[in-house]
Amino acid sequence: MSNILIADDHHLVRDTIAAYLSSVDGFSVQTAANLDDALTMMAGVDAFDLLILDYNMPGMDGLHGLELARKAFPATRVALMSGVANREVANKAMDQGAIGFIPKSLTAVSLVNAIKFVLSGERYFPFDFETSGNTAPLTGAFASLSERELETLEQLCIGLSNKEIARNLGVQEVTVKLHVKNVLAKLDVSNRTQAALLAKEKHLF
Amino acid sequence: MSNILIADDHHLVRDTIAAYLSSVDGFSVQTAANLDDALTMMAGVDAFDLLILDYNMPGMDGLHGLELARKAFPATRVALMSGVANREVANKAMDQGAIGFIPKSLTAVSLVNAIKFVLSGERYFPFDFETSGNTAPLTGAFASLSERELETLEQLCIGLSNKEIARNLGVQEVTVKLHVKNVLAKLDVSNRTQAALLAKEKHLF
DNA sequence: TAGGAATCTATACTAAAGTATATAATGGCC
DNA sequence: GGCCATTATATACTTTAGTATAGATTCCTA
Repeated sequence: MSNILIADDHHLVRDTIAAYLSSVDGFSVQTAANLDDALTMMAGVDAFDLLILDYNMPGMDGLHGLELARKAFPATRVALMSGVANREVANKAMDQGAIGFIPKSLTAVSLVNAIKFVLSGERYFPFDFETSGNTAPLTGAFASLSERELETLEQLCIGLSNKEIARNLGVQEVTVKLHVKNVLAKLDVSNRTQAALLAKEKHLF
Repeated sequence: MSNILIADDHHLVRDTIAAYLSSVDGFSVQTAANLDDALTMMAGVDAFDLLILDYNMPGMDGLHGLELARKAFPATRVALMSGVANREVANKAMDQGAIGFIPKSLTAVSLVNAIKFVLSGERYFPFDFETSGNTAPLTGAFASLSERELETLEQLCIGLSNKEIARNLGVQEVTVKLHVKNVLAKLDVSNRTQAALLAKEKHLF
């Protein structure tokens, strides 16, 4: 029997999910309405195998709530659930040790599959998350880059020098410097390292 | 009972994987040594629930083999398996309709979990694929960094200049240059951008 | 056809990054 | 006490990065 604790401030959401999961063989489900309640329940007599935290919930404070839960109960698997979080948040959650990220766009069946997968010790991340929830606001900056500027940025993301980039693109070093300068201006960053980190963060290359 | 067909040209690999999977309750496993044999077997009397194709195998021709298999048997789930393919290839495979991508770096237990996940109708993709393959040998390099060098690297990962880092750490710019030089040497990279990208790739900060 | 953009190159410069060597204080270790 | 790693600073230098301005080409579009 797997003990699961679902924390979500929306009554309807947590009740319906809990009811559905309870109908699955081998799942025992409890719920909490905020992070504090969840942590209190975790500290109680029940040993939970999985804690599912809603990203937008009182006490969460973005990913800080995840960090709190992780530190308070390092041995318990914690998954983040959200209907609005973008890929950046989801990735950071995984980096911070979340065992899984559950978009609310999942079907009920897929949710159960994901939970079973996680309970078997694997880490779950929806592979097509990037395509579904596009990062509209920031893609704009990258969209303004020209063909050549994008190619230059790609080389920056490998940490190459202007000289090396010039060789790879078959142009003079001055030209590369021009492209780099334009890239920095368009992305509103102050040096090549920041440009590379930003592009990587947005998973462009 | 789930019927699985494993196609891999390495005798040892396919035999050991097949043997291990056969020991799992509910799995029936057959093997093939190349794409042609696999497709022939698919066309036979057995109905397979899952076809696992090795990326480097006679007849595969990169992702063309996957396309062939998908077109020949649209109803059968096809997963790609590889020990060398990079993330780009893996993503393209998923785009072409593969139900999963299986890196050979998976543990046997994780492989079974992944297969069960896939057989339940989900798509499997190792979320930490980019980093999972080469973490071990390089963690050592980071371990050799001193306290101050680590702090310096952390600042590099935000894209700060030496001057800014000096201010943040409360030291002179020359000192920062010293630390940066040592970091570059210890990580065996040639500039600060590469150092930042490497650290980020290993999820250090 | 005129204008705009994207591309490439050139010259020239300032600022920052990276290397090298030397000196010095601290604290742990044998 | 002597050894060693770490941290810190100074001076001096070369290389790379980044900015600025100007001129030229191509291609596409109003």
